[in-house]
Amino acid sequence: MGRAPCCDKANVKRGPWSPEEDTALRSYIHDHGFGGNWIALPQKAGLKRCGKSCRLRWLNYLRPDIKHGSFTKEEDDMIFSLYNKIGSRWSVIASKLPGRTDNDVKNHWNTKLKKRGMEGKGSLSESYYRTSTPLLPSQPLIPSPYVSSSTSCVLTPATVYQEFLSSDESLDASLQQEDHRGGSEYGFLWELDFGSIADLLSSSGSDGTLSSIWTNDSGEGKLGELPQSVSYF
DNA sequence: AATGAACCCAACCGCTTCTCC
DNA sequence: TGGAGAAGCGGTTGGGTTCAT
Repeated sequence: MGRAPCCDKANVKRGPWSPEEDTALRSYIHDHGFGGNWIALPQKAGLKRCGKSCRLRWLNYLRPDIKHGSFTKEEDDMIFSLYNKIGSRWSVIASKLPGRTDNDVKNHWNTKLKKRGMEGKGSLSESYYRTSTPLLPSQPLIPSPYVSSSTSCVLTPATVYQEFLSSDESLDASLQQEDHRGGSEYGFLWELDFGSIADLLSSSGSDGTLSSIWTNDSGEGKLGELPQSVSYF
């Protein structure tokens, strides 16, 4: 017994969208929004399409903020770097690339970047990604350089963030955090306040690496205690 | 010019997650 | 709290286009 289909396939049109259908969908959403219900939209908009198909067409092609055209080197670098960190989380990766959709990024990876990576012709090596700063915010919310309040040591959120990126434990830790919080966003660690991590590193008398504060004496993670209100992306 | 291979990307499929009652 | 339906997501497919021979 399979899942019930989302629509009556015998009565919906499939395949490429015509300009008339695009116009109908675009004008309906412009006038009414999608109303929180994609399933009901086709009928209201006079379209013989499945709601899922309408949603996909709008999100991947018709949205006014979609960026069409080829990917820039900076975008490629970003995709490579994020893929190395989180794998094929296309929606997460796409969210870091304004105007790009998950489908866009996925297609671009499968047709170009993956091949380059397998051939070792990626624009940058993995080691480069671990020492470069492609993911750092252009305008950090925390003043940089960040001066620890407890020591004279100067640690910037950027340097802490680099330590985070180069830590083999980063993904394991994010999963632990995910379990602890019951959240669904694998990448929420990116919203950690790296300035506070820098402060923790300085005040803990650690050796200055992220792994040194990853767990405390009782084996519990300390990172969860830190503020997580700062979004860097 | 013809044709087969390779490439590209829009669209579909079906599973998972979320939301609401 | 559990179930149903909707939305979100990633993998895959199919057809159009471009390239090579």
